[in-house]
Amino acid sequence: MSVSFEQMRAARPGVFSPQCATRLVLDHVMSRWGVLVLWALTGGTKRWGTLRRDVEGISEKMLAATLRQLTADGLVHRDARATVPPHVEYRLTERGQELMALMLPLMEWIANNADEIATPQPAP
Amino acid sequence: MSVSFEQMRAARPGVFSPQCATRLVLDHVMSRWGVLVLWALTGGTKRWGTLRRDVEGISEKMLAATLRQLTADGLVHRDARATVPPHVEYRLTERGQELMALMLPLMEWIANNADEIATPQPAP
DNA sequence: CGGTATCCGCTTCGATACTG
DNA sequence: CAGTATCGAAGCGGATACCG
Repeated sequence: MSVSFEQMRAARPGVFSPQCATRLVLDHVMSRWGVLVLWALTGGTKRWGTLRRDVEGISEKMLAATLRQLTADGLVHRDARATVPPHVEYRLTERGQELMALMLPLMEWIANNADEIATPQPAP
Repeated sequence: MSVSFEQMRAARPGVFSPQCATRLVLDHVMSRWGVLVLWALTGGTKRWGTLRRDVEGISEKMLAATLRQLTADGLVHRDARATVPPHVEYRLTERGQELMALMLPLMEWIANNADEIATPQPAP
């Protein structure tokens, strides 16, 4: 099963410690909206408005925060042209594409298995 | 790059809609603690106490909640023996192993690239 | 040992309104 | 068009105490 938890921990003690960078990146990349924004960008370069529509349910605030975070992480590139009206494009960096190449099969599996997993909401 | 966002959306309209099961599963599997617990279980069958130690920083409440969720999702199997003191084991189900087989390469990439990504905390 | 129950702060988030 | 500002509401998550 590739490199398991124990093997990873043996090779790199502390990868799991709460202060480790791995945790930070996990929180950004695997966050509620992070995945969805990254996923949307696998469709190629997109503008703010398109992302807002593609990532259904995201608020402007969260889209802004997520994009800022992912841009700071070097996973997304922001291209702003000083025109009126403004024209801003977002796309995956090379690093972002590396990441998504690994993430996409996972998303595909989830999309295919979601219905069988789908925990019915416990009645309140 | 495998199946992109647009291709997926074309093939299955609504996979992204907020009510879709895909979203639910994403929230469980890609949650802060979900990933880490699943990751820890790639090391094989483990007991509560071991998980508590392996997933550094998790509280008892969140470990319980996460395990209950993942068990309900059919990704983790709970094996309780009615002995004194109690002996409870957790392990990945077959479905869970399928998932983690796809997730591990991703985790490995993140662990390897975390330091370069690692956004320095913005000064307050 | 392996949990559940309760309380509660503190972040997160969404809605709305506003700006360059 | 592409955001920022502000403000409540919700819920995430930790600490503590207790149970089988």
